[in-house]
Amino acid sequence: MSVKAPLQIFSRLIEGLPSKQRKQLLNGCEPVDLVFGHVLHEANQPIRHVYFPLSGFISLVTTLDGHQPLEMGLIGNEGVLGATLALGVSQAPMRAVVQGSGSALRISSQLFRQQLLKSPALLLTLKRYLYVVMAQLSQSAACTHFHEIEPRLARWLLMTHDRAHADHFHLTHEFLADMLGVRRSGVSIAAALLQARGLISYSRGEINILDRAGLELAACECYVAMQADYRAQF
Amino acid sequence: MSVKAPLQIFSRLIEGLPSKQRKQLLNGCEPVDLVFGHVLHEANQPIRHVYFPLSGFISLVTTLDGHQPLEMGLIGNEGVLGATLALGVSQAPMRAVVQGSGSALRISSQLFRQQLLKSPALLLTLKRYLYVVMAQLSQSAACTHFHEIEPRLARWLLMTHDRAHADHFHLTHEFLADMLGVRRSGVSIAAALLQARGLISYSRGEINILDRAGLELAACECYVAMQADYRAQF
DNA sequence: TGGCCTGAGTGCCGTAGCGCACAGAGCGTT
DNA sequence: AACGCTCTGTGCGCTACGGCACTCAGGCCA
Repeated sequence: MSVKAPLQIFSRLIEGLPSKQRKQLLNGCEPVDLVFGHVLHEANQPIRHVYFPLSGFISLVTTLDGHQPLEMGLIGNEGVLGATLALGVSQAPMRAVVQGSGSALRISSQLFRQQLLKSPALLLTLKRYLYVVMAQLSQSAACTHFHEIEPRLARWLLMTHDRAHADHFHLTHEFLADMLGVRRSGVSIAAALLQARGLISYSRGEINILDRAGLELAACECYVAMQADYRAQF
Repeated sequence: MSVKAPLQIFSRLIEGLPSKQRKQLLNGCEPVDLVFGHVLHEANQPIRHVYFPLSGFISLVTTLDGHQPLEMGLIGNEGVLGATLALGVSQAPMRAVVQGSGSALRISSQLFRQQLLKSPALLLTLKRYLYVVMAQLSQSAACTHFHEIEPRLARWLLMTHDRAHADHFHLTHEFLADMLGVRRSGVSIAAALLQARGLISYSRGEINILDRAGLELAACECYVAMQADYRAQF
């Protein structure tokens, strides 16, 4: 087996900064592992660290009384967890759970606030990202309400695929059901349909993306819309 | 009939500013009528004016392909339309429609941006308000997904009641159905139940709130949660 | 008085998705 | 080899809600 260069992993938001401000920010950061299931922020609780995912991804979920949690957003290396600090609010609006193991850079809220004051480019980036998150929140709310399980599942797999940087990842139906806010068996049925069409394959929680283009056709238009929201800003 | 002092009408966000900054802001503002049905912002289009509702209220809606619009938020004199300018983004994330006639103060985007630079208190207020909007977006997304029509209708009537500053307002079932993202007859049934319980009365689009406390009991907990989100910031 | 429009009540049928429960399959452990 | 756990397939009854269509009532205008 040949020796390969390590996979180029980075945070898109950080890469976009001018080098001086980027270095300053990176000085305050430390690498951490994102471990599946870890809760990084709790809703309405103080934010201790800001996370820039590199290879893992984080899910923003809202919980309502006796219901299962419902996913409102997904953060990978294209985003950042804790952007609300740029609003001067040090509370988290939603629970944040690691949903795909990997790594991230993290920085304490305090240091991050200082960086925001020092780095206008960072502040601008954060503000734009917040706008994207808002747009995505509303899109995903409407999607959750109107669209059916199968296209939503397809969209969700695509979003995960984008952030996992791999064609294969671990996800049980049970877990997917929570993310989509539906019944587990509903996911089983939708997933079976996608598999029958040759778009994905899965077994015991191991999911493979077989036909990405096909998945995009199977997904609702929300996937494209949310991508456009992001691209309009970055 | 005795001569009465005019109803004290104001914008809570503006009132909260230090008097100097408030005056500066008001200098740039002009009073306008909010006319039912007028579209003030179109999704993904440039924001021309920022609106501080005084007596009317504005609805933020998302539209998805062939579906009816779905309401994501409601702005009355406790808020402002166009807060995303504080993020440096001059696009509107959603369509904004006048949903209760009344009046507002409005200011051009350009002047508003200048005020944001000059008035740190204004900027802070806007940022906090943005945080509240984000929190409410996620809450209302989960509510729309999990809760049933009747409690959602009750919540919606309460929110409108708060912003209308009156026990009576004009709203057809058809219109309510759009806001809630459900069928018109679904609203008819839910409304009939609320009326039967003596909480409201309505006839040909004229709705009266009869028992506010009772409505609060009939509403889902999202009403209280969203109020708490606001109060935590203001 | 009659026509007309809008708003609301009602019914019928179709269906997506829920809650639940059970069965089978793959895989690790002892 | 046997057990048990986790993950998935499947079925059943139920309900909320969608789509549709028809009716009726109140108010406006001619």
